[in-house]
Amino acid sequence: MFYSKSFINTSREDPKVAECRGHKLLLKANFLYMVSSGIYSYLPLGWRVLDKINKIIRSEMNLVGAQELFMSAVQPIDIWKKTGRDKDLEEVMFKFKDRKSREFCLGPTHEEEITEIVKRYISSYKQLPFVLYQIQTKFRDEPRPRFGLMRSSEFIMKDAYSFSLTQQCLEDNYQKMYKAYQIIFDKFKFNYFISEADPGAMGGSASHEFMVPAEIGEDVLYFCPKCKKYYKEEGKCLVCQCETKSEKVVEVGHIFKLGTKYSKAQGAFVLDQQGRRKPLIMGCYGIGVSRILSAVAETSSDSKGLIWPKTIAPFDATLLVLDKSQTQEALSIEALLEKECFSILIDDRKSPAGVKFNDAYLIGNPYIMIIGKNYRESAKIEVEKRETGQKFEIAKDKIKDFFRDEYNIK
RNA sequence: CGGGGGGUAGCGCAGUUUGGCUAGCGCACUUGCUUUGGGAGCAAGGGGCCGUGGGUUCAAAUCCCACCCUCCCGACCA
Repeated sequence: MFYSKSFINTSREDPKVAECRGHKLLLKANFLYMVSSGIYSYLPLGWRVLDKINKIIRSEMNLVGAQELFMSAVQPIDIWKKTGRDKDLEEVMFKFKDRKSREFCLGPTHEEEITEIVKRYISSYKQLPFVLYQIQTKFRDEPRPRFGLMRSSEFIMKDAYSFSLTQQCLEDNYQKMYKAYQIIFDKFKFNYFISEADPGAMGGSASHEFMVPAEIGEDVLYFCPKCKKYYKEEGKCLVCQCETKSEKVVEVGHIFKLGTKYSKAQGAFVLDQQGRRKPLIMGCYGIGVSRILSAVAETSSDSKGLIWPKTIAPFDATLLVLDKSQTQEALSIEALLEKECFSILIDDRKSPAGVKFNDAYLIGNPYIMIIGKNYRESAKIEVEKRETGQKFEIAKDKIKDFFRDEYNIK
């Protein structure tokens, strides 16, 4: 991809509308466009990151046997009346009427709708268990949207729902999801931890939150610096009796054992082996997809710009062409690497070198390659690792191996 | 919803206190020449309903009233 032909429009100045670090960088580096407070469009760079996040989530969900579907964003209020959550979520629902005066909302979440779908088709224990999931936009009219994508009125979420006959089967699904979540969050390369949480208005018996420490976190937990354990209440560490320190955290995932709250309220029953009518036992499992984008931006940057982990970077490398006569050479290097599935942003713009370096750092692809004067003399590509600043000189015919090594591809 | 900042060119800002004549600066943009490995130089250009609506005045970006948008703190946060 040529930078000169791309829709990447970085800004030299810090954006005025942003205060926190990650939000500033995402706007400045042109990953996001702010439509309104708490409402954002994803520009090509941001969308590439989101796409990679989604692919990681999809692949792990599919591995544990969850099936993807895609529900409507527009939902009739009637289904919310069945569970009484039309009242619980009244404040945050975007509501409207259609031409026939029927009331609708833009879905703030999808428990009610998935339950409606499932009950229509499921009537026997033989059809259980299963897990359905989607990656979709949710709408919540937040009293105060904040920190860019961190708390926004329109955001992307992966929500999965499990349906089973027995409590034991719910436990099994819950454990599977719990493990899948660990694998997923490991891939995003941030320091997360898992905390037992209050199910709140979601209902159910238990839940776990996946938390990432960050300055702009809206929750506070207490952690022991020695044992690295987190507690909900301020108090001495239960293991070593040290004083705990408060830490702000961001919730990026939350899994719930819902039980039968929705199935009973909405009439989602099946017959068991004995022909008895049983409510479906449900679990739900959420990941804040767009929130992950901002959580990574917030926690992974330096004074020069963003630093994306390899797994979700918009491109694997930015290739700076500092000598115009080498553009063909750049294309040939890109071709070599694309054959190995590495994506390259070739900065072929006529701008001064400084502009290119600064944009490469700002955008934060994991590697910066340079071909210019030195390349003509030595036939070696300079490679800088964004995260560590380490520099390498790699011959063109070795560049493929260099990347395969760096990405641990055998 | 309470408190506090702010809204002037695509972006970032000055000007508002003390009203005044064609509303400025930097970046970006267009054209030409030069430069070419770390946010280039010279020259010539284009781009504004000064957030919106009322009011005061000979005259309003500037004063008064109302509203809207936005950022931060708080309340709220399935």
